[in-house]
Amino acid sequence: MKLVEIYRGLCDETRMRILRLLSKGPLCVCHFQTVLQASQVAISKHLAYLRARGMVEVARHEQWKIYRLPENGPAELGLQMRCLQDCVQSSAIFQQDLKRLKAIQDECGWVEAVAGKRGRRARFC
Amino acid sequence: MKLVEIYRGLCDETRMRILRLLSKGPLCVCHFQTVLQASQVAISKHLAYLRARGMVEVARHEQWKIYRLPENGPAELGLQMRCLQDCVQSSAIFQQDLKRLKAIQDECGWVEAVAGKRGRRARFC
DNA sequence: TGACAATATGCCTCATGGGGTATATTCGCT
DNA sequence: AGCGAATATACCCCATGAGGCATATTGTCA
Repeated sequence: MKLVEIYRGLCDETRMRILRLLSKGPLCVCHFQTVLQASQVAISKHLAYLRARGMVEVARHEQWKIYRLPENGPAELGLQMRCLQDCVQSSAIFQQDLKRLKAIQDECGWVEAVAGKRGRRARFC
Repeated sequence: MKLVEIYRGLCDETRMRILRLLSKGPLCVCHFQTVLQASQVAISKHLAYLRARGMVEVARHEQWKIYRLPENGPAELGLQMRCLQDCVQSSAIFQQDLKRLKAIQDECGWVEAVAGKRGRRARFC
């Protein structure tokens, strides 16, 4: 993966937010739809873009596709992800993303507790 | 300056090389032409792009325009420039850029010594 | 003043990519 | 087998930007 490709991955705000969220941990497509408030198509295309360039990996888990940063990605990607985190600490939009993510993850825990493993959950938890 | 703008500045290889060279110190347009082996127009346009977004500053010095990173740029730009440096240490193309830069700077010193301040130099030294 | 050097810009063409709508695919459940 | 949910993709339109050629601008020097 060339460095300039990493920057191209980061030079769209939606992708930047996706990558930033992923560096906190794996997520499924529906997480992004809710947190970023973007259409399914938009999210899916951005993930396809990143996937085609090796900037994210995908795995199926039950009915969802789970995306994450590559396990053994190049060093530059790790450096850039850390730098991204440093840069967005004070950014309002990213704070809000984290807040929304936490909200749906809490909700997940609640549904899990009530419905148990057999219940149908709204999303991957 | 928004973070995503910084990434857009970096997502072209020529601009990435320009910014990387500038984080070593100020340079004039003709330096870039020689070091990056790109056309005058291409260099000039990339510099205009960066200038319009506050990622470089320009000043006249004798017959040349000297470009540099902004004196009091935002913290994110500084962080990104440091990360860029970390990422390109091992990159062949950047090594070569540095080698070419050193070569013309040495040549500068030589011309300076022979021609003195009154002589016409090939470029800003 | 006139020529030249250094740099910038206008116009053109082409490629990339972002978003939308519609549709395909894949999986789980009944 | 058939339906619905989650996700992907094809096709469209439009904006951005990269590079080339020609030309403009600005400063220097004879």
